[in-house]
Amino acid sequence: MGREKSATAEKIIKIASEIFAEQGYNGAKVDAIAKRAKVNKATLYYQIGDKATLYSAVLDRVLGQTINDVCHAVKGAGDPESKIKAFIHTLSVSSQAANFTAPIFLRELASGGKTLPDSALQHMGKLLGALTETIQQGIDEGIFRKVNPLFVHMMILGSILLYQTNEPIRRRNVAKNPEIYNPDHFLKNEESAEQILDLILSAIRA
Amino acid sequence: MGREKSATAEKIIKIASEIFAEQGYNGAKVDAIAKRAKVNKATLYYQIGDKATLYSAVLDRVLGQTINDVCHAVKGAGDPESKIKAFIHTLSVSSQAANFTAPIFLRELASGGKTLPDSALQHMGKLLGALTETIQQGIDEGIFRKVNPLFVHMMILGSILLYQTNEPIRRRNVAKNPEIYNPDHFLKNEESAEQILDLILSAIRA
DNA sequence: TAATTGTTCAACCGTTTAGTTAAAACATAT
DNA sequence: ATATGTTTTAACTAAACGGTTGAACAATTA
Repeated sequence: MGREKSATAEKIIKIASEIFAEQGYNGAKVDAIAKRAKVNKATLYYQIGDKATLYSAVLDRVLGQTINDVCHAVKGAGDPESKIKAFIHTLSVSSQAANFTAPIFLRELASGGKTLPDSALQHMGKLLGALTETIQQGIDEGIFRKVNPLFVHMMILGSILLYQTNEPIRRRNVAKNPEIYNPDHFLKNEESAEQILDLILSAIRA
Repeated sequence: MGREKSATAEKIIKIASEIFAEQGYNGAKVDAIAKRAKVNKATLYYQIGDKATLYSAVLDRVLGQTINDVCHAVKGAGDPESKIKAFIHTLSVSSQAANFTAPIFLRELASGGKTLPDSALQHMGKLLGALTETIQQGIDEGIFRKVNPLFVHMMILGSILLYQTNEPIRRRNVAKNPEIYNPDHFLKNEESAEQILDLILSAIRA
């Protein structure tokens, strides 16, 4: 299945991730991607195929990487609380650092995942599975109360994605009326993950 | 400023909300909007103006309505816990019922709100303001612990928007492998709001 | 070295798109 | 009856877009 990709193809997919994240599928123009990747458009079609195929490759790369990071970190942690911490921290860091998970994810949700390839669906399933397992473990051990893992999942994912993607809007808001500036609204990655972790643990602890 | 709109203009904006929600700004075609609204394209341009203006009107309508609903419900409630309950329930119901807040909201976040008109920014500020006030009130009364209201806000908004927009993906997942079906993943509006409320209150109670 | 294969390029093609135009039909009120 | 505002029809434009072509270039093999 996964035949290895040439360096040119990798470069194109990386740049395409940026542009799809910024503009969405319909907003992203093939010419713009080729230009920013510094390859001829025909090269793009030679290496990848059509626009839809390129987008699938981007989804696979972006979602796959982030979710693998998270699942790996969760496996590496011991008790359920540490696993939750690993989940939140890794997701927060990995989805921000030089990759474009959040906007792509949100856009996919907005369109009902109509174009999500099955591989991406499996990735997402893995993510939910990892958290559900952890929470169930915590419930079994008596340290978490009985909660619906799906909603905890939505809460974690939602707050991380929204906090990240909301940043430019908060900045613009402050630029418009500086008197509302509040340092608590501009926490760094690690601090924001800490805030979310604190709220989530309080929400689910027995 | 807000000169009142003709019935035709209202109809166009309503249909446009649907299509922008389904397809995003770039995916939505002016011809398709005119067709579904059963008006001639020339009428659309006569009544509204260009595509960007139409989109602004949609944003104003969709965000404005939902957020007004929420703020109104919060004002009508008494103690902070009731206000939070009103916030969550109203947002959950209003953003789903025959209006298209969630996808439009998520897409705006995904693109960093580049095209958000100032009016929409103010709406969003109102929403955050209403919650922040409520939480501060609860903290002052000693029933909530000291939490960062912004993150509570992201958590509520995030879980509601994600749960809603995630539904088709969950359905598709279950269709692919029916053995994973779980009724807890397909709660009705009111029940899901209840789940979120429960988690949020546990997270912030003193 | 000559032939073969894989890769890149500039130019091009057909379609779709947002937006316009002008004339005519329809509606409403003066 | 006339004037004003609104909608339709249907054709049109100019630009942008996804995708293709054929030739040039580079790497590999014989």
